[in-house]
Amino acid sequence: MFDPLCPSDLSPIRIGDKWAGMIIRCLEHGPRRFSELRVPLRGITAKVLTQSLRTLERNGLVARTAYAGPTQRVEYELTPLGRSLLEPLDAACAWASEHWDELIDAREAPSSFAQ
Amino acid sequence: MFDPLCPSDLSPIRIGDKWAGMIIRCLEHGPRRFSELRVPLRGITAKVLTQSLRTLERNGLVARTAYAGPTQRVEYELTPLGRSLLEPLDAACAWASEHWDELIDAREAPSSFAQ
DNA sequence: CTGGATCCAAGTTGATACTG
DNA sequence: CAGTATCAACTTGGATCCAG
Repeated sequence: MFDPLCPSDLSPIRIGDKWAGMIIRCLEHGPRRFSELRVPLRGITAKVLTQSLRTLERNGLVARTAYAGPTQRVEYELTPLGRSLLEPLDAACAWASEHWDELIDAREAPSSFAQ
Repeated sequence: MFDPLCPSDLSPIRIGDKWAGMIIRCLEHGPRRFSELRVPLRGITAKVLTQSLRTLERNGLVARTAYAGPTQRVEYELTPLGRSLLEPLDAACAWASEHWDELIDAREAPSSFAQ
């Protein structure tokens, strides 16, 4: 699912920390709960997800809303600023998929420094 | 000069490692020598510049040409692939300068977690 | 001039266990 | 459910010294 962004660090373009780009993608179509975010981001730990979300929040890209109730519930959603990031993010993804094969070729070619 | 890109890590958008984006900007208008690159990139050490350039070269974004002679001379220039990166890079810069104030505001505002 | 080698401080990521 | 605390591992960037 998140291959187009930072599959194996092939794309030189990065948004925030390791997971920030993917988190923003997850929030693209509306608010998501903490647990919902963990599903597509297989492998992320609670701590790291929290950390990434806190950074995004501090930078004004994501808003956090806690709902009191029998079971705790917290939702995250993109702020207008965060949503505006989708444009350059799309541009980055477009570039990556457009030059995908060139990137792979470059990696494969030892070109001048073998090994 | 390089304020628009990664001034004080304000922009969440990054190209490659810490210096890669700036190096690409330096090569935008033609080949540059190793020493020429060190001028605008105040503070970069030879090792780190070499390291960044090697990574860019390995990824097929930059080409290295060495000229034998009385004094050693090496030139770096963008490959077509590297040049194509200028588009998303411009998009990123445009976004950053457009939302500059919002980014600063977000940082300044303690909003919910003071201190 | 253009780096390579070495060492090191600092930041990042993650595994694991625990909490209101 | 939504985190926090702690510790370990890895990665980065840089300082310094040295070399073709």
